[in-house]
Amino acid sequence: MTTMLEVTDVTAAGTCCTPLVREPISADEAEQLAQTMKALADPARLRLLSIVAASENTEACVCDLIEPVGLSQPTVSHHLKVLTTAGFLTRSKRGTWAYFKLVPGALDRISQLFVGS
Amino acid sequence: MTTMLEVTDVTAAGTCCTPLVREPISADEAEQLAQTMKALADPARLRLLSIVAASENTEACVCDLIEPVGLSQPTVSHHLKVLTTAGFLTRSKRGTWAYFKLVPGALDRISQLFVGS
DNA sequence: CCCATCTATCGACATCTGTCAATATCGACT
DNA sequence: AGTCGATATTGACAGATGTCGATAGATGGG
Repeated sequence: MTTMLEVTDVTAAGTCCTPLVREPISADEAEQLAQTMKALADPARLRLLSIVAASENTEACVCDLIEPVGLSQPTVSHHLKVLTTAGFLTRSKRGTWAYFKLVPGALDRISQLFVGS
Repeated sequence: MTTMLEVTDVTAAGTCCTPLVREPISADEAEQLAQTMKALADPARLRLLSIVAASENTEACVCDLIEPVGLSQPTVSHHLKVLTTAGFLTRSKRGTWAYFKLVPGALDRISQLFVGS
């Protein structure tokens, strides 16, 4: 069985360079941006993102993320997937370990959206 | 009957001046920030915020917000309350009309949190 | 004083979401 | 091949969330 992978990447059209304080955003833009913001609207994901961002080379192994956030391994895996799908992290496997790395500029793009108020 | 009003204002401690890319944020900080982000993680609320921000004096009447977002009046009222509780809007009543105004700097504070990546 | 209008609250409902236990998958090493 | 360790997927479940209709509260006008 195949399922559609909902791609709501932070780099998608509409989520960049359209400060929402200038003019009303469209329904589609709002839908896309909301999807991106949902990825950031969870305490576990914010902590994971923060830990990865503060790590060496802004990269961390899953094995190093489970204990700090105090959640089960499947749950951490789930959150990392959400952050990756949203375009904030990339995944690379080295050996049996999976490393998640911050996507350069991804958070900066979010930052740009809210400037000017 | 009285109910506790959950105050998760954007100006609360921890949500300001603590870039989450520098060092891992605490569980409490993550919880507070997530609560704030949840307010922005909805297409209807993003549109409402956008419309208000783009209006004269960054202020708009509820009656002018219902039609653009295409939702029922109670739903719009609900979303405006969420945005107000989160510290993004303020409410002032003039006559029978309720005006919601953008809180200066509220979105900028969010913007600051994600700079540096 | 009654009515019309604008807004907020309540109650109900379907859907989404975060979480975990169990299990599957994948890779490395004997 | 077999085993072990790391990670992903599945299934299930409780709780949160978005939505609306009905209703209540407030405000101004006849």
